[in-house]
Amino acid sequence: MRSQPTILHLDMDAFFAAVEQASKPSLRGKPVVVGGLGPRGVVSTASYEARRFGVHSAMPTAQARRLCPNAAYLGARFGLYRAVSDVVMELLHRLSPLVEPLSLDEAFVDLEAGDALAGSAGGSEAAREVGERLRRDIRAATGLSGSVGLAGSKLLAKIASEQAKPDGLALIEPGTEREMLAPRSVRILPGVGPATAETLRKAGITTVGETTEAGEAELLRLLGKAHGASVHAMAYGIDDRDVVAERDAKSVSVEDTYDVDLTDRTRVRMEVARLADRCVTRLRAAGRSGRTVVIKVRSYDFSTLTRSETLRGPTDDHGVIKEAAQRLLEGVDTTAGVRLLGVGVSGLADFTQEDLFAQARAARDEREAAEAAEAAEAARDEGAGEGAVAVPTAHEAVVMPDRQWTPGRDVRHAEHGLGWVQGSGVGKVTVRFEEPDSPPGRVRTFSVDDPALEPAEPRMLDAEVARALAARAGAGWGRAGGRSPQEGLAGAEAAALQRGGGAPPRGAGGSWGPEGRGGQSPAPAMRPKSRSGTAGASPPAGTSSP
DNA sequence: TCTGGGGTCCTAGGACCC
DNA sequence: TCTGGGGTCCTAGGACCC
Repeated sequence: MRSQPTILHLDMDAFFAAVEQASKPSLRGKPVVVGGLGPRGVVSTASYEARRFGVHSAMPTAQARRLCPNAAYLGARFGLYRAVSDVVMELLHRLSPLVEPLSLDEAFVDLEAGDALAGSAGGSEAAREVGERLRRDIRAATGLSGSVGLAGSKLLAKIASEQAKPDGLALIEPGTEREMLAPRSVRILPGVGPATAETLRKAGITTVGETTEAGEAELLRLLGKAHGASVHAMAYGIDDRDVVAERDAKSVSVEDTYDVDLTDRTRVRMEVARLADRCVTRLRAAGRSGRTVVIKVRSYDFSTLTRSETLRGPTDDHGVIKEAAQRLLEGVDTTAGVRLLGVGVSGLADFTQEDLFAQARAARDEREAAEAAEAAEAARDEGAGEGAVAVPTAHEAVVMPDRQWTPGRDVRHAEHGLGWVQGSGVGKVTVRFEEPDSPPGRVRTFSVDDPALEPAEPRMLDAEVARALAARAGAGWGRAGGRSPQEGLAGAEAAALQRGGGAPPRGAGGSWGPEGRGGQSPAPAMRPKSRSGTAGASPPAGTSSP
């Protein structure tokens, strides 16, 4: 708790949707929904125009389509969002070295640790000026709006930015938090979700004020030790958590929901193997290894179970982790059908256990790769009958150009130039030909296998931003930020953001648009470690009652 | 046309050890 | 061979967040 509002929380407004609008002139001012486009997709972000129709995050996309049939429904392009996020985070670092990213579009900044307030007494007006200048800088650099909250703690800064949305700034004057919080719903407290709110409601508690009146003993009884204590502290506006810059990821996981429930055991085994591979690839890209392997199985009825196994030591070996995942699967009955499978690794370490069998391992890896390819072939042949989507083998993925015309994707036509996929179906793909700083463009329709049409790298925003992104990529800024080469692609992406810039080769690891089965994204490149935390969600620790 | 994907933290019981 | 008891590890599940 500080006596001056020197903790800043930035939350970008409808981030994914706003990036899409910035890159697609015809969508500005229109309802845009970014999310999963398959039959089981959910909404990631809805633009404010779409929210007016009742569309919101986590809503099934099918439901969103009913509420707002005229919105543009686009697949997520995480590579692009990450590139834009990097620009925003860089602006935050100019305020202070102490920046704690919570996600691509959200971060805390400790202004006391930087010199943004230097020369001022660090009072409210100075903090407000810093916040407003930041918002202007973000708009200038990205064309996007962000909301800023300023307060003497993370808790209040986050509540303030929520209050400020959209496109605003709010400052909670230290000393006024209790009266500000008292009449509000308990749901504004981070960590109080539907379940906690319901428990409290049954006890007659719906506002923050009623929470303080209930007393700590009652809250501990209702919510348990840790949660009860944290809710009690937060209700008084007490939060002593520091802004923490670097956080190592504690687990890595990968999961897929299938458009159609899987019943065939062979297919289930094959999917688990694929997921294990993807998981390990990301683990290795992050330079980590792990000890505990966990699989996740969600059944047709949405019931979910996990099974885990802890190895003798940490590993980043594809074969070892795949075998563990397969072993765990053998103990799970999947005959009724599964809608989701996942594989994860936790107990992460920065090193790999040295072992004497590296060669044997490598040989086995190769053998298994061959087996997996074979299994994939078999499953494809088999899956064709049940309406399953073909799974490309690794070989095909490299050799064949990606010709999946997911809505939102950038494309290039030999004759008509640059545009993006507006929709596709029945052998046709509709493209709108426009660029971030062109006027809204025209729509044309082609055959999906029109040789003149090809995927293109994402484009966004004006030339100045593109230059900034490219320059930084060239200077290796991303790497300094903790990004390993494998995590890469920000550089290639940024370069491609330059208008007229040549498209970089589409190589392994490219992740610039949703693709693959069911409109899901490919395994996204690893985020920098500092991006992996959700510290904002954790309740304040070590607090005491007033 | 029900319900993504990537995470974090907490709880609780049993095993095991001293 | 009648119960202690604390600490740590492992496993499974659940709430929550973006």
